[in-house]
Amino acid sequence: MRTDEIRQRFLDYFAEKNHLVMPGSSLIPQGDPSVLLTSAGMQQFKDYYLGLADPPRPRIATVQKCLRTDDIDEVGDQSHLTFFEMLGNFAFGDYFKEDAIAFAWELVTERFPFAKEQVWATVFGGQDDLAPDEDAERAWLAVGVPPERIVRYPGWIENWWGPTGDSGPCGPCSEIHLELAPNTDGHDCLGPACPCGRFLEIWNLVFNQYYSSVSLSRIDADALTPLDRAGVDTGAGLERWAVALQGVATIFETDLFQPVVQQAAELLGCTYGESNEQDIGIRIICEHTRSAVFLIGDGVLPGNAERSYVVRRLIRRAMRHAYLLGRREPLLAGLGETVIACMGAAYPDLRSREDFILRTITQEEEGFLRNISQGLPILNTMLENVAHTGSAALAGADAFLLHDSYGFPIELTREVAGNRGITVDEEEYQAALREQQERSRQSAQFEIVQNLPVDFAGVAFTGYESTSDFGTVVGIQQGDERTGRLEAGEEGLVVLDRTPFYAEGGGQVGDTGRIESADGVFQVENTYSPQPGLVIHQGKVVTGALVTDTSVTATVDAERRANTARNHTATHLLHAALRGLLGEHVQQSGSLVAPDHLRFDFAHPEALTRAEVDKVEQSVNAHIQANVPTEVDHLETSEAVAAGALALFGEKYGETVRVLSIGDVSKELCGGTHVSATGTIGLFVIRSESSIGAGLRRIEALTGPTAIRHMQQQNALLLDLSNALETPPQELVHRTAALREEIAQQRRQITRLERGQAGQQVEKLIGTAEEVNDVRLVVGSVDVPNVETFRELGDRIKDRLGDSGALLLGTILNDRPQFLIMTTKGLSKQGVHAGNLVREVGKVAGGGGGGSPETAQAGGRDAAKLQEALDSGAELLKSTLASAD
RNA sequence: GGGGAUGUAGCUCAGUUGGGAGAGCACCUCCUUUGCAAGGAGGGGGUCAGGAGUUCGAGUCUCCUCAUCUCCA
Repeated sequence: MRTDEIRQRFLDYFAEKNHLVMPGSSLIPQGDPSVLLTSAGMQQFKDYYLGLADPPRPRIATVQKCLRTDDIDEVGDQSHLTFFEMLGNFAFGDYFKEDAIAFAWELVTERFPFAKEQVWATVFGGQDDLAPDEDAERAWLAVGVPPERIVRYPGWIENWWGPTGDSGPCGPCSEIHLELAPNTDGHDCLGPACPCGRFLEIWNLVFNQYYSSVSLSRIDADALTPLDRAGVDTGAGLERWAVALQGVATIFETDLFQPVVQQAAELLGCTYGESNEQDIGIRIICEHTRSAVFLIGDGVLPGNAERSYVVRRLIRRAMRHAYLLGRREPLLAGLGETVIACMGAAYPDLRSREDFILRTITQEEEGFLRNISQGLPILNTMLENVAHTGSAALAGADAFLLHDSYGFPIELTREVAGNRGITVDEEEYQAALREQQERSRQSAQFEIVQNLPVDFAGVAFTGYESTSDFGTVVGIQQGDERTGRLEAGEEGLVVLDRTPFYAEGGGQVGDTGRIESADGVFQVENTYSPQPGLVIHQGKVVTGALVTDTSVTATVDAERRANTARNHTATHLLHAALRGLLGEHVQQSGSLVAPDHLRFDFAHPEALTRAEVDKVEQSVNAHIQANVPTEVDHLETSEAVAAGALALFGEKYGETVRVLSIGDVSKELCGGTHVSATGTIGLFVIRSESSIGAGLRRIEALTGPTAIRHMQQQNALLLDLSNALETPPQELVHRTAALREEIAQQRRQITRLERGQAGQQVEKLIGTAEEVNDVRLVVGSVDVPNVETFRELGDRIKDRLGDSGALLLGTILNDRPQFLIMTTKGLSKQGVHAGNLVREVGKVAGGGGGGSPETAQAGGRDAAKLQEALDSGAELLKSTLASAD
C-alpha cells in the first residue's frame, strides 16, 4: 500500500466519523514563540485544549509534517528521522478514551490489513498519586483485546505524554504496538517496551486531561491541574505504517525513500546495502535532504540563527557525509528533486516552490564546499607543523578552531590527518566543544516573560473603526508586580477592557497616544500583545494618576497611525509589484511597518537592477495614482485561500481571517490598519535595496509626507551640489568627470614640479659632502612638501654618493621636525645601523625613530630643535663612521 | 543571545619587532604576433571597513562600531 493511500484512508475514516479533515500546519509554529519548530500533530491545536480559542469543530483529523532535531545524531541508523509525518485524530471536549480506542481498533484491524492477533496495547500504569488508567484498560478489553496483550507501564516515561516545551497540556496515553515476530530465542521479554525488536509502535493515543506548569523533565502530580476541555490527541507515525504495510524492513525501503536512496547510491557510485558505513552515509544524506526540502518549502532559509541554522546544519551534515563518500560536487539538489517527486502529491506546495527550494539547497551546498576549500590549506599547514615537531597528534584546539571558526567538520579533519598517519587529540577537542556549549548556555538570556495573569484576556480591539474610544482600566502592572495605581512619572503596563490601540503585530508597530481619566493622563509609548486577546499599553503617567476600575478615554496618535497605514498599504502594493515583476518565488520573509518608513524582506536570489527598482517604484505609484479603494473581508481560511489570498503566515484553518483587498491588485490576509483608498498614500519612494543574507533582499521605502520630504532633500542636495560646482544639474556628471581628470593632471604636474625642485637641492647638498674614513657624508636640512618626496630626495642623494656613503636630512613637515638617515649597503655590514642612529637624532628633537639598517626615519615635536638635532646627529654619524671598518 | 575568524586595487590575495601600500588576474595606451589563459613596454585605479586612542610616525598595537563567514545556545 503506497503512503499516499495510507494518508487518504486514515483521513477518510475519520471524515466518516464526523471529523473535520484539516491540512497540516506549517513547520514554523504560528503564534507560539515557545517552540522552534512544529514537532507534534497537536501543536496547532494547543490553544483549543487550553480553552484559549474554540476549534472549528470538536473533532478534527490531520496529517501533520513534523521536525525534531533532538535525535539528529542518531540519524543514519535504520529508524531515526528528523522529519516525519503524523497521522492524527483530535477531540476537544467531545469523545474521550472509550471512543478513541474503539476508533483506533476499527481503523487498524478493519480498514487496514493489520492482524488482530498482532495488536498489543499499553496503558499508563500510575505514578506518585496518580492511579493506573483503568478506563483505557476497560476500553481495550471491550473491543476484544485479550488481557494478556494489555500492558501497564508505570512512570512518566512510557505512557505519559507532554507537555511540549516548558508547560502545556499533557496526560496519560495508550499505545498500539504490533508484535512482528514470536519470541524465538526465549529471552525474558519485557513486552512492547522491550528493546528486542519484536514490537513496532504504530499509534499513540494521548488523553489530554491535565495542564502542567512545568516541563516533562520536572513533572510530578503536584504540578498538574485538570483541563477544562479534556480531549484526545493521537499520533500515528506514517513512516512506521508504511514499513509494516509495505512489508519492508526499514523506512528507507518504503516508497517514501526508495527512489531517493537509489539515486543517492548511483550519484555516489556505490550500491545501497553493500557496506554498513556507506549505508549510514546514504541514509543521512537522504533523510536530511528531505527535511531541508520541507523546511525551505515552508520558508525557512539556511542561516546562522535559530531555525535557519537547523536547515543549514541539515544540509551541511548531508554534504559532509557525501564528501566522505567521495563526492566533490553538489548533489543534494538533485536528490531534493526526487524527494519532491515522491511527496509532491501530498504536499503540492513543494511543487510550486520547487525551483526556489532546489536553488536554495544548491547555494548552501556551494557554501559548504567553499568552506572545505578554505579549510583544507589551513589544516595542511597545521599538519605540516605537527609533522615538523615530530608529534603524532594534531592538537584538539586546532581541530576545534577549524570546526568553530571555519566550519570545517571534525570528521574531515580526522580523515585528512589520518591519511598522513596523524591522529587528532579527540579529548581536547571534545573539551573545547563542551566549554563552548557551556559558555553559550550560561549566556543564553531567558526572555523575561511578563508575569501577567491570563484573566486579562478578552480585550476588545476597536481601532479598525476609530482612533478614540471609551474603556475601563482592568489592570495595571509596574515591573513584575501587579498594582492598582500608577502615580505621575511612574512607568508601567496598562490593560483596558476595550481599546482602539493597535498592538504591534504583522510587522506593524504598536500605536502610541494617550489614556485619560478624571485622575490623570497616561502616555502610551508602545502597544503590544503577548498573547491573543491581551493588549498591553506600555508607557508612563504624565499628570495625576491612573487607577484600576476607572473609566478612561483612549486616544491614538492619529497622525502617526495614518502615516503607518500609508506604509502598510504600500507594503502590500510593493509585495504585489515584486511578485509581478520578479516571479512567484518572491516570498515575504519579514517586514516592518512604521510611521516614518517601511522595510520589506523577501526571498530573491540576486540583487535587483536599477531598472527593476525603478519599475517596482513606478508600478506602486501607478496603483496609488489610480486611487484604488481597499476593502476588508472576514472569511474562513479556506474561502480566503480559494479567493486567491496570500496565506503567508499559515493562519489556522477554520478561523475567520481578515482579508485585505486592494482592487484586483492585491489580496492578503492581514490584521493591520490600512488606508481606505490607495491615493491617500500620496507618493512611494524606494530608498534602498540591499542584501540581508544569502537569497534574501531588503527594500526600504517611504510614503506620504516622509517621501515628499525625502524627495525635497534629494533635490536640495542636487541644487547645493549644482551651486557648489557652478554647473546646471544635468551637467553635473560631465563636470565631475572633467574635474577629476583636471585634478589628476594637476597632481601629476605637481609631482613633476616637486621632483624638479627637490632635484635642485640634490646638487646643492652633494656639494657639501664631507669625507669621513672613506665614506662620503651629506648632512643638511631641505624643503619638501611631504614624506614621500623627502624619502625620494634621500634616494637620489644616496645614488649620487657612490659605493660608500651616508646621509642625514632634516625637514619640517606639519610644524614638526622629520629626519632621514640612509646608508649604503657596505656600511650596514660594518655595523652602521641607520635605525639606531636616527633614533638618537629624533630624541634630541623630543621624539623617536627607527627603521632598517640602511633606511630609517625619525620625527620630533619641537621644530626649533631641527638644527640642534642635525648637528648632534652629524657628530654621532661622524664618530660612528670614524670607528667603523 | 554568546564565542571565533575575516575585512588592503574591479577580482584573488601578500604585507614578517610600527618607518617607502604591493603581486597575479582584469582594465587603458603603444609595440610585437593572425589563433585559444599569447609576448613586450608603459599607464590608470586604494579614505588599507568606519571611528577613537597610544606614538615623532599606525595597514601593523589598544578600544568601540559595522559588515561577511563560522560554531554553539
